[in-house]
Amino acid sequence: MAKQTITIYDVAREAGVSMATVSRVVNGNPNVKPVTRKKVNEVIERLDYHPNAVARGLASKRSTTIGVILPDITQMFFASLARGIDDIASMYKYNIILENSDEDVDKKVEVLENLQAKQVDGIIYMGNAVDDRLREAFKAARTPVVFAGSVDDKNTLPSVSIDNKAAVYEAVNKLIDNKNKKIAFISGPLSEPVNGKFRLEGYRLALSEAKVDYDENLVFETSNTYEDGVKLASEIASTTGVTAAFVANDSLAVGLLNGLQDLGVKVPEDFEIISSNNTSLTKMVRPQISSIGHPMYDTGAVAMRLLTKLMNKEEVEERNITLPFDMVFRQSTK
Amino acid sequence: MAKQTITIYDVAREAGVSMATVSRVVNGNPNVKPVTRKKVNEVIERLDYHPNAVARGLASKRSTTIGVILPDITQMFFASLARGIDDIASMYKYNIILENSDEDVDKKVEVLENLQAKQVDGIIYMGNAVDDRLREAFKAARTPVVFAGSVDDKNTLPSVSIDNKAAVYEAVNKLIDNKNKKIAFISGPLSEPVNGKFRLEGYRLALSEAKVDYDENLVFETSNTYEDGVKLASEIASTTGVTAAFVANDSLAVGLLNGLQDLGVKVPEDFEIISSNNTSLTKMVRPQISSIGHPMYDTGAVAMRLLTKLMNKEEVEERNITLPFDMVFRQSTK
DNA sequence: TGAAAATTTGATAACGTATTCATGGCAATG
DNA sequence: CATTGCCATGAATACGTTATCAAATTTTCA
Repeated sequence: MAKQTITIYDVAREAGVSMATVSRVVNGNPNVKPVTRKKVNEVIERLDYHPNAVARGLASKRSTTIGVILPDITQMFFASLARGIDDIASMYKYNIILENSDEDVDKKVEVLENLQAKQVDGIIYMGNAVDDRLREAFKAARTPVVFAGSVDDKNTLPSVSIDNKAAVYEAVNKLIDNKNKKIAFISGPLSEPVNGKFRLEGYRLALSEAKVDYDENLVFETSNTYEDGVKLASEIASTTGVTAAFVANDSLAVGLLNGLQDLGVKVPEDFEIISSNNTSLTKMVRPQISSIGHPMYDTGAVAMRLLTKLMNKEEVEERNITLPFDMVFRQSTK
Repeated sequence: MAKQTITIYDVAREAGVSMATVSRVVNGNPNVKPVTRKKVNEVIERLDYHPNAVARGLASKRSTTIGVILPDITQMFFASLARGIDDIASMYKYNIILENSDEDVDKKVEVLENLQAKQVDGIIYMGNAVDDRLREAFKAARTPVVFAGSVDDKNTLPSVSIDNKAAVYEAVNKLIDNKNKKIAFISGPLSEPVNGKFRLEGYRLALSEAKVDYDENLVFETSNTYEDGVKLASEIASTTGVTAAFVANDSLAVGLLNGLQDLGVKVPEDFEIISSNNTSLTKMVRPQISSIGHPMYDTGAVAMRLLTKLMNKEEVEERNITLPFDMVFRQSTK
């Protein structure tokens, strides 16, 4: 009963054909007479033959596996993207190798080499900071790479994301419309282009259009965690005149919200908040948080679809895809 | 400049040794003279040689890849487990292929076959319902399988989890101590052993020890979503006499909490809640929710460690590992 | 110093598939 | 009926490694 691995060769023998023919049947090659195809398929069924994907990969140089590099799968934003990726990937019969990078450059490069060794057919990269070393490694890679949820600010690589500048611009405009004079910008590391470049640009644009001077004391750089949001609350509360904030991450926003409320600040009466991403968190807290609706699942799905095209060497009309976002207003804004 | 793949053969030629020796160096085989090792390593460095993992897998029949099957990566519970798994996996140089099963039996079986074809060295299974067909497939698999976060109720497969019965027993005891007479049991599908068997047993044990009759009208079966928690609130509120609930999932508990509060029910004054898992959600809502502290990350990590042992055919003292849990009391209980 | 033992090394055969190229058969064509 | 051309098939090889076993080299020790 020792499960002897049965190979294409066994099938060939049983069916009285050559292994080449079996291979053709398995791969759906049309050049095989219906009769033989049927015969081979019966044997395959009877022997319960399953092609060995590793041998296949070696022979064909394609692994039907793609690599997904992300900072941390426990962050809802990335998990949602990953889910979108996986659904489309399995639709196209690809598997996903997941790698948590913790936004650590050395780890990213290591992980990338690892993925290459495993002969992945393509890579989806999520994360914000793109170090030059990594960018070079991506370019040198024999395999296509797609950015999901962020763009390479040098814009040299395919990507799928929303227009973060426009989104923040809208959000801040809303806060301006609500008569807020001093509006804080709160985000993770400004070294990450999505924060330090795109979002901040949207923020500044909205301010300047409203003839409000940009004040860098209103820009708060922190991490994306709930805890840091809570901590930040007292600092925000003691900054005179600030009555609203754009917060670049939902967890962070929830932390700030709770922290402020614990200090007796009333939201939205005394302070308005708009966050980014519109994860389920925004609906779970009270007051519910207004947020930029980021199509997370779709971003992953579209990125994966784009990757299939690139892997297939199809012509692609646009390598940098911008998905629409929407604004979801809830109780944290007036 | 066309990146010609360089093989072990190139290295051998350059270094003036046989490919066997190069292979030995690469794999850290001690039977190679330090001088040759040095020479080979220099060539490897110079040519920037990277072993092809696929060819390696074919020759050695080991892929240094493991499969992870889980219901849905966007659920925090599973994401946390996955993170623990991945960290230990990469510590042992394994990669992870992720598969979302959506708790669909057909999909699970398909996914399992897929993983086998890819020659994974081991599998970690998360999820609650274990269908007979799947169990048989697991047993027939040539590769070890470890359950993480749940146990096969037939107890035939290795697993890592907490003692859910004891945990719920403690939770319900707390509610009993707080003078609650009618305590609801709210969970996802009772067909899943973790709910219908272990947790329910803990609930019933606590009740019977307190000489409280078991009332099946107090057992609510739903899904694990926030939305269903909200919906359930009115039903709970209209069930006369119920003043507390054990809720098997944090999202569900948050939904219930918000739903009840929207109906004017005061928590914990009028109604007490203890949830399970103690994910970050429990701290983000107000009042914060008391919860069973489930060591999610550790469960994943330990499961992966156990799997490495099994893959390595090491002797394992205990195939069914029970991790300790703790009770975290917050404002949703008196 | 010489033989035996231990250590290093190399040649070669798997691993299980895809692919190329040659060939045989058969239908269509004149 | 002979010829052309196409379709279906098979033989052989490549993919890049690991693993086995024998050969070569070095070390040990009497």
